[in-house]
Amino acid sequence: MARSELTQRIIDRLRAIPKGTVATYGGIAAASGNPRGARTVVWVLNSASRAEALPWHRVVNRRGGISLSPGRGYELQRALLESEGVEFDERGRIDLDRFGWDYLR
DNA sequence: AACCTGACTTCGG
DNA sequence: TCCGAAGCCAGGT
Repeated sequence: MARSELTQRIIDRLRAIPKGTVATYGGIAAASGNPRGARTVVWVLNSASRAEALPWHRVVNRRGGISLSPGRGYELQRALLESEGVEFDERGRIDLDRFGWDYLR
């Protein structure tokens, strides 16, 4: 299966997210060339996170929250992030100013 | 080619 | 800040 240019770039960006930091779906998409490709990032995570050994747990939504619902990955993702030092507030959200990786700089 | 699926995002109320 | 509607994207059917 030939991967689109956007898909390949997204994979490269995902691999570059440093341990202990998080990136947003839209941020990864923007840094990969298409600011509106957030949903493509989701697609990539669902179709190649295992085969490409991607750090899928380091991707959160724009509000710094985990998008996976409880019972379908939320607990695991949160545990993995906390084990890397990422902190969650009482509302279950991450302060992107502290842990968000600014891959654009 | 039309239609559907997602771990999304922005906008308006 | 919360909610729904609408927009967007690649790949699969």
